[in-house]
Amino acid sequence: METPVGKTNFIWDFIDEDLESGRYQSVHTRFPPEPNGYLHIGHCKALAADFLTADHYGGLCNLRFDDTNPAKEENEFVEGIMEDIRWLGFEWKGGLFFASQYYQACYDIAVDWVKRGLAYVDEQTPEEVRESRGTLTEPGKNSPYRDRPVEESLRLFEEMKAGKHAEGSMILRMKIDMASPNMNMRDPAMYRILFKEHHRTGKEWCIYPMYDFSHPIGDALECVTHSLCSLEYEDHRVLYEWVVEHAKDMLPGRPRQIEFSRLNLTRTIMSKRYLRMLVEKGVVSGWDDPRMPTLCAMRRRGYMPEAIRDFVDRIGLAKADSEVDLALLEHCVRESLSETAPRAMAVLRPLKIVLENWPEGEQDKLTIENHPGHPEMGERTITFTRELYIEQEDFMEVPARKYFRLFIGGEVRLKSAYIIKAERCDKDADGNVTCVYCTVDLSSRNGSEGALRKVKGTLHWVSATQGLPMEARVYEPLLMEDNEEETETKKDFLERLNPRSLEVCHGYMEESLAGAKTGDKFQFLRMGYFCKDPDSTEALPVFNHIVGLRDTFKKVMEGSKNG
RNA sequence: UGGGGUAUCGCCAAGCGGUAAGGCACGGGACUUUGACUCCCGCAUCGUAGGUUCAAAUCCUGCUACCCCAGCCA
Repeated sequence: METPVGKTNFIWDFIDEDLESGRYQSVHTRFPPEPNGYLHIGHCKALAADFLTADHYGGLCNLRFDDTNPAKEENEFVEGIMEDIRWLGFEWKGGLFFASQYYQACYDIAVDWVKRGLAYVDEQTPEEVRESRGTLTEPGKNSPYRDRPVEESLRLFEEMKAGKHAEGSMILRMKIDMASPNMNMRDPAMYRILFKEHHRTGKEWCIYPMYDFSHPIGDALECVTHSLCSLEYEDHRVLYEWVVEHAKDMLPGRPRQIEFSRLNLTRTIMSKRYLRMLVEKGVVSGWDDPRMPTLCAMRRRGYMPEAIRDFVDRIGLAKADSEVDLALLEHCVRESLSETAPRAMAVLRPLKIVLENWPEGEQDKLTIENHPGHPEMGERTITFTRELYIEQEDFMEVPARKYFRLFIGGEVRLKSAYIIKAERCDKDADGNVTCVYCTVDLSSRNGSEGALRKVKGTLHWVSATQGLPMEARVYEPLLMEDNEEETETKKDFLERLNPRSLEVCHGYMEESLAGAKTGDKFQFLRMGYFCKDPDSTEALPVFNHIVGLRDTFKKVMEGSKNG
């Protein structure tokens, strides 16, 4: 468990004050997702805020599904969300709850309010409600039903519950202040009629409470002390307090809402609405498509929960709107992978090499350590043969400036093997190199005296005869192309998706990888980190790209092009 | 003069009157059987204009910019 020793945040400052002043004796939080989609990386900030705050104070955190809108919610999502939270390593020690458990409690409070004149049934049409709400700068107007007799509202509300009225024909509203400068206080809706089957309560109810009414009640019923939420609820806070205050006789707790800024990542879509669109339009294979910013996708791609936790820990918790650089997330993933992932050789975009002075059919078994920094991770043997594959980008017929790799007349070391020199190459009609003929320095075998001399480049390789075919799926870690203009339409959104977000490479891997298991992670030298995917429909091993290495080579190449 | 918020390095973010932490990114160097990793070094006077003070990013005043709110969504 992370112990944010020496690290604090403004929320904990508030809580410290609350504890000192005696407003609360202990701390209880809750994580309240709506089960209308899978969790994405953005949710991790709230997850950490809720669960780690409880831990920090020795308190508990509840998991409560905010399922008050049966039109959008499904059981699939509640299962998925729980799996993702467990995977991240958080435990809802405070218990598992559903807002739908409180439907009766909410109803009882609503009836009480009607009786006390704090709520009324409004029969205006949705359009009339909107019009009478006023605008940001003009006050709203009272509904003609606002001062109807209590008995009438009570009767109508009971009839609503009994299913005697059509959807949209009436709602129950709080009676607060239609002239409030805060739009949320202009008689907010408490209940609407919805003849939808709820994923948990079925057809038991046909009226459903609104967030502003149900959420504070859920918090208070669970004796949550600190209800942490994102900035957009800031001006709902007075309403939250109004609800708690006016229902206090029926509620055991007095929660306090505190807001913080949500997580945005550069070039990453965080809106469930858009993510859902990608899934429904078949742009991606599902919520766990490795290109998605969802937790299940990151899990499948090979991200580790510790890396994500580390990331969330580093971004901090504050109130300023922010957009965190994706590079930080990738750094965290890379950092934990570099310690634990064994190194391995695989060639993603193969180019054949023939060693003309290596005897046909002769094999040399070479020993390679699994991790240069961790000898305890052991070693393995790899077969060296006359024909090999190297990466296409590791050969240039004519070298660019500062090119450290193979070119005609140049020497290069093959990792843990021999030093070779390129003599000539074959090209196809389009001028693409198809095969490079080389000579080996037979005296340069790894570990021998002759291997000690310096050569400027070292390349990874796979035996053409002993290596195994594999498929590497190289995912761009992002879903959006950079775009200066803020295009906001849905079609524009789909067009802005990175078209090169997925490249399927048919390559070769060293023979020792034959035993790799689903979820195993490796650093393919110079190519980045990869994870064995469960999906192997073609009987070919599939490796998902997790994250690339920092690649200063690209900058060198760009620099040499430009001058 | 609608209300509610936020402004500290390219991106996050500490700081809470005593003279600007840290991370990512970036630049330079060392090392290197993969231009990675690792290791050194460098990198801000705090949105703006005034004021208070011996002393202000921190207090006060006025500006400016950006975000959120007009769902019978959450």
